[in-house]
Amino acid sequence: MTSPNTREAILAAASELYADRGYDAVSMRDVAAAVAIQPASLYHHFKDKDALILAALEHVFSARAAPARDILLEDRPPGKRLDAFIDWLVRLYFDDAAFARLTIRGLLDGNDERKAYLATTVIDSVFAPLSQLISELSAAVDPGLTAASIISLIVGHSQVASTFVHLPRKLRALGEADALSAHIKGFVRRSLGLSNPSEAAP
Amino acid sequence: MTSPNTREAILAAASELYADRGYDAVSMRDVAAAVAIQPASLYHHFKDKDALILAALEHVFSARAAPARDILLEDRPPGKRLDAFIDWLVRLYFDDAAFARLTIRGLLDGNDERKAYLATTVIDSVFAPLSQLISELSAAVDPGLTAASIISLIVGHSQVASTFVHLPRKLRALGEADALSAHIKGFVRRSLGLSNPSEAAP
DNA sequence: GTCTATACGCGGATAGAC
DNA sequence: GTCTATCCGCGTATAGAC
Repeated sequence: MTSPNTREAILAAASELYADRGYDAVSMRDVAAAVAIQPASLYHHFKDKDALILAALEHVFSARAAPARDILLEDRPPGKRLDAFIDWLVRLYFDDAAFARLTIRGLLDGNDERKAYLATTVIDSVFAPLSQLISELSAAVDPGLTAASIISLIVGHSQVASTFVHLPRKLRALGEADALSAHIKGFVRRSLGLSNPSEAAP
Repeated sequence: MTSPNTREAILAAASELYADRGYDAVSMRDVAAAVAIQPASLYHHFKDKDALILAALEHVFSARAAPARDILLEDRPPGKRLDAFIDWLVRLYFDDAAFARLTIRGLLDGNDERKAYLATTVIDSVFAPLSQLISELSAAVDPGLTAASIISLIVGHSQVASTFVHLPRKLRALGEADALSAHIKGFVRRSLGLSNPSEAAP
């Protein structure tokens, strides 16, 4: 029962729609239309709208953690790995607007159970190696809090950017992943006491 | 026309409801019920739902901008002002969960027109003095980008906190405004090249 | 597994009396 | 300015044929 192909297609379409417009604003009719099936058919694959939302969330998040982990654990100097991680995360939030929005919706709309599940499975698999990396780079800072700050900084930037670009100032870097990434790397490095990109790697 | 009291009551009730449940999930009937008037009466005060949302957003945001501005422009050394601003903003996002959610919803659900309006009116009134302050503190960084980073950092923290507290680590500071504030002040100060809180003020 | 048809309530919005 | 009454479309969900 439940053809895998249709199910996958539904999840792909639903993720994108939800990310774009939010859970409430996307009707089952919308999802069905995007997959070119009848609304009633959705209910063959998912019990109700809530089940579809949860499945869509899981579908998206599980794909992202592995690459991040790889970067953090690579066989390179810690300074390089930190840079690479920041580059990767900025790019992810920059290029994949759907993912960025889903992240926030998860933080905003997710109930505690959902958050706890995400934290212990997906997030910690990135958070733990990042904390470890920071402790290798500086003994003067709290690795956990600093890891949280780095992620917060990037996630925060990805959100405020859409509003800040309207400010009556030229903050062009906010609209270019590479420029923003360079700025954030500098910001974080200085905070860790690593003055410039090339000298930092022991 | 339009009794100011009723209008205010509507805005107060609507802000809270929107923050809690999102724009889509809150019906005009819900708002009306919260104010104990009939749904139709809302349309005497606001043209349609969209106008109500915008007015509610403005209502909340403009009330917060003035104190922030005051802190940034006080007659104190720049280092002290920066610390005070961070303290204040962390507290705001920490204590006022409704405001925190409304911020995110504004970033997430707001259409471009809404964002541009908020950016040029409310946000810039805080952003401009903050940039100015940073340029006084350090000639080595881009004031605009750094201002954006400081705000992003705090906004980001306020959001991820609800998920990060579920991590299998002791990040107690994420749950205490003062501790988080201290960490962020240190993070930012180091990034600006101001080593410790007391020496920084010229 | 996907379709057609349909029940049924909710939500935005307006008309017009008071 | 607030009310009652009402229009009408949209959204979730189910029944049952193919």
